[in-house]
Amino acid sequence: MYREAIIEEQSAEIVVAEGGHDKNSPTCTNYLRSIHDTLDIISGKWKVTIIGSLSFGKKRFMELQRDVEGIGAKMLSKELRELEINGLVTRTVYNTKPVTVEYQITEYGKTLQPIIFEMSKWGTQHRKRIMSKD
Amino acid sequence: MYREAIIEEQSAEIVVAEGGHDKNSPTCTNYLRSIHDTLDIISGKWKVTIIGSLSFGKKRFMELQRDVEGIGAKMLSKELRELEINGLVTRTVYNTKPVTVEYQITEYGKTLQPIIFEMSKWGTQHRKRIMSKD
DNA sequence: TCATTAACTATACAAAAGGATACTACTATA
DNA sequence: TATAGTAGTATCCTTTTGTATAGTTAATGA
Repeated sequence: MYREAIIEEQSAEIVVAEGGHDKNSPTCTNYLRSIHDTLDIISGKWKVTIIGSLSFGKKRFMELQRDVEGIGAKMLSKELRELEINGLVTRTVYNTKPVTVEYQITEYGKTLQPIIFEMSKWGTQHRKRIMSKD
Repeated sequence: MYREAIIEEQSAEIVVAEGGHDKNSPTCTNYLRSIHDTLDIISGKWKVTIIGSLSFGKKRFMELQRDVEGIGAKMLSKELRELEINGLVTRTVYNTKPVTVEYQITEYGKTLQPIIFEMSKWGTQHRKRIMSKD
């Protein structure tokens, strides 16, 4: 059971350059470095979607493969391994026959949710825009 | 001249599954589809950083290459071309000698800023965490 | 005269990411 | 007995990404 995601207008405002003077300031450099650090962890075609899926509860390998449209078993297991190494998900093996493996998002993994939530919001709007265009 | 980015606590709260019942609900499916749509536009190693850089004001090719650490000219021009096609940046050529080319974020491109801002925030925290660990 | 800058493109190549298919071990079900 | 499901791995192949080097045009600076 889950509750619907609560969508509120975002209050964080990003105020950036209007003129062209301090474009290469330390602020800009730090901003970009932080983005780079984040991309090192979640870039690629699949990781964000996997974490997004696990935000709805723990899942097994096959459930994830069904959720993450288009991913193959090889990629899925590779991506999950990397997410585990970075402490974003946990992997639990139950010795049932056949084995059951459960993947779960960690508390640290949950700190990525604001990013993912913004991505989902943007994607929804983008789809509307594209649809109404042609 | 720019003003410092105003960082406020984010109020949007993401409430997702606690139990394990409706994990494959339409809500989850729609959420993941939207993420997928967004990734189609901004995934890869460079696009987010490029847009992040352009958020600080319009820039020329070489300025961007200096900003986006590690990118080569070929990749940069390829990525800029794709961003232009998707209506996220504009490219203006001035017939000075030698030519000047300016890249600027569009209004639509600016709608990506909340995502990028969250990424920057997370990257900053992540770096702190990694640093304090070892 | 020579080097340098700007904003690229062309070419060749290497490395990483991703995809398709087959296969494993084991059990349950038809 | 045959099939399907679970959670993958192994292998091979293609595509994408990235790197390095050279070349273009015209102007400026030493």
